[in-house]
Amino acid sequence: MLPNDFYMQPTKTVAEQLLGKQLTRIWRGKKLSGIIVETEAYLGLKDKAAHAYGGRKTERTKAFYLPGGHSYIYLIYGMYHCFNVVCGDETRPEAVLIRAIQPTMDIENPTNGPGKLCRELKIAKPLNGLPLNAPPIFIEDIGINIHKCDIKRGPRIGIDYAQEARDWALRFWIRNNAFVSRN
DNA sequence: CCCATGATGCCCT
DNA sequence: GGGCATCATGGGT
Repeated sequence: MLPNDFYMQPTKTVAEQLLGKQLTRIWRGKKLSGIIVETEAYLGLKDKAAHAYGGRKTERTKAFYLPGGHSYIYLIYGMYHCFNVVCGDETRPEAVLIRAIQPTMDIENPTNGPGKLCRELKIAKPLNGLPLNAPPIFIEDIGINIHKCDIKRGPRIGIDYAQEARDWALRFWIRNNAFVSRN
């Protein structure tokens, strides 16, 4: 498992360092696993694309304010879920969206998008706010090292409404990886 | 290739 | 009531 300190680094760093880590969901006795290949950082207070922008705290965004290393999961477009890793402490409501994984175990369908990977890993509201260091969902370092030169970055997807934050290069992905949502 | 649209439910002002 | 951190599909160029 990743130590708690890992999630207390600057959120951009966490987003980069999560590339190559393994996400595992235990479901009906099976291990559903994949390597994280694409992420996006969301920087609460100053980031107009983030649900916690300006410190907004509602029933939905509560988990955003948990200590780093917990999940933040929400429903989008009435039919998909998005899975985030909370970073920092309650004074720094930030998170990393997991946008794509490369399947390693017991996954049959594509996971090259935030909605699709949640569908495949059976990630939904009941897992919201859980720590990510124990079943039923956890992230671990399995010894894959991604070279700095193999990490690409660019603007985030689907946040054109976010004014100046629209152009911030907070999306990270592994270069030439076939399982990212887009290059 | 690009752009437009519908599905569908909840959140938030 | 408007809009959304998405996806699949269908049509035009």
